[in-house]
Amino acid sequence: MEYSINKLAKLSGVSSRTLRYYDEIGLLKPLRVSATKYRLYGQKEVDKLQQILFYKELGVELLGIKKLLEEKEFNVAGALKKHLSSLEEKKKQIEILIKNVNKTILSVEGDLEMSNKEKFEGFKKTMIENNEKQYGEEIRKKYGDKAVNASNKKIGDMTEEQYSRIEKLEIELNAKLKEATTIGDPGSAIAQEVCELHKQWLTFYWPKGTYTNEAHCSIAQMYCDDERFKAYYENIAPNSTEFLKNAINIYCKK
Amino acid sequence: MEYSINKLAKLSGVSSRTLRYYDEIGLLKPLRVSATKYRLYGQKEVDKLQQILFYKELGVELLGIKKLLEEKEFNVAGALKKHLSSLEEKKKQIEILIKNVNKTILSVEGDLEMSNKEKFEGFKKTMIENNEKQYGEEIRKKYGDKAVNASNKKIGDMTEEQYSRIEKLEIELNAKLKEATTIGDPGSAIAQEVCELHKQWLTFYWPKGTYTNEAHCSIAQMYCDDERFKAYYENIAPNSTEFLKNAINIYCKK
DNA sequence: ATAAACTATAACGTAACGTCAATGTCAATA
DNA sequence: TATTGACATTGACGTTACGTTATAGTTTAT
Repeated sequence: MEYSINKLAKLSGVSSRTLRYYDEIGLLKPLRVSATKYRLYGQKEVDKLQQILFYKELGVELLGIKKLLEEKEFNVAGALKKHLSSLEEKKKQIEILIKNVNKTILSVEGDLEMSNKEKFEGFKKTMIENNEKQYGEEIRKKYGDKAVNASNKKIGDMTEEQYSRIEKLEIELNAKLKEATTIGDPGSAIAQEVCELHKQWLTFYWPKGTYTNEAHCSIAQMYCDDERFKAYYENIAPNSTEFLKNAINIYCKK
Repeated sequence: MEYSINKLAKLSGVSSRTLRYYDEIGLLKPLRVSATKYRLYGQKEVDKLQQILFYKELGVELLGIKKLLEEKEFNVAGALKKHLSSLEEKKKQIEILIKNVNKTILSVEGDLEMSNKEKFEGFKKTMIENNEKQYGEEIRKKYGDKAVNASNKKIGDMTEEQYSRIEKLEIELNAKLKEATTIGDPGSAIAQEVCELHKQWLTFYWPKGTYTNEAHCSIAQMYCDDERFKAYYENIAPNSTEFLKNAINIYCKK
């Protein structure tokens, strides 16, 4: 029995376009083509299509399916296991998204100055990335992987309450930084108060026991070097990045 | 402060291509463009980009983000909830995939005539779909949603052991159907035995108490009418679809 | 003035088809 | 037999969110 393209399509539940595409990419060639270029499929092709659809249902990509079917003994189980772990990865990702969307819904419904919160979220992300990128290696060496992961987790898992506490801290910090910057003396009482607040803010994010004067100074330097942080602080007051660095240098040497 | 495209890109961590694309689709337009066509972004744009990236992290599509930001009050929470349920749908899908891939790995490692099993899997799917499409409405009316869902669930949740039992049943059924078809008398003892096996096979898939002689007859008719089923039976023996229908008609009227 | 660095538009590529459009073929009917 | 309707073909664009060249104009630094 030979099947025309539409017969096979109906039989298998896919479209004829799909069959043409599978032909095109060499995944499923017809048994033969007529003199008038019509595709004709046989029983073997029907069976192969079944296999293809089976793997497709498992979420394997067409290229992967092709390999699975071509290389008869090329470790099907191994390939499926790799596929499995990529599925599990995706699942984790989605779970994280679900968690975050849920949080966001809560905060939207609470309607609490969403946009401020969002900015903070964005900045928080920058923090995590930066914390990791700039200090990750260093800290990992000193304190091991656990500390770094704990820190990142800590940031990611912050509760709403903690958000608002740190948000308040940040608002105060920013307001005073602005004031201190306009006054202009990095050694002034208010500038040093800013440094104290900044220390609190930092220690909130960092793993226990990792705060040192040197780390504080180098963070301040980093603020000046990294455009993302700079953009954040320049937004508070012009030149406040530089000013903060100077103040912190004084603060840490006292 | 105005930002060039690359400044903004570095500041926000996306590529300049991305910013051009966002401009193109109207998601984020620059504050102004210079006489020489250079894009220039202001603080407002920086903030908006933050928002965009925030939603993007939540897995919202760009078009969705656009709507969220454009329609200031167009029910952000509602949109996010819709997004949430689509995420949860995806998660369920992936969980199903994971389950099936796991099963498949088991059976591949057990190396038990995989291809037969696969064919069955494919056919099983056809069963579910068809059961639903052809009889779903009817059965739902008679027995309510619960029965249908229970039936589908039953099929989806079959254990390995159950698979092998039904596989054996099916092999016997097919072998006898082939024999009976070549003999040719739908009233013969072997043909009627085939009907009995077929009934067992059917009742395995159908919800308790739904089997009737009429349903059995109409299933047989459906086999003749539906190309997918026909292809399956014709593969066993030519004309066996028709033969089976005739035999079942006799069987049910005895 | 010239090179280096930056910016612009345009166009193709990605995965797996859906959806036309223009054209050719087959079986059955008037 | 000519026509009609169903079915087939290739070709090409659209989908998502950009990455990646390629080519050409602009700004900045030396």
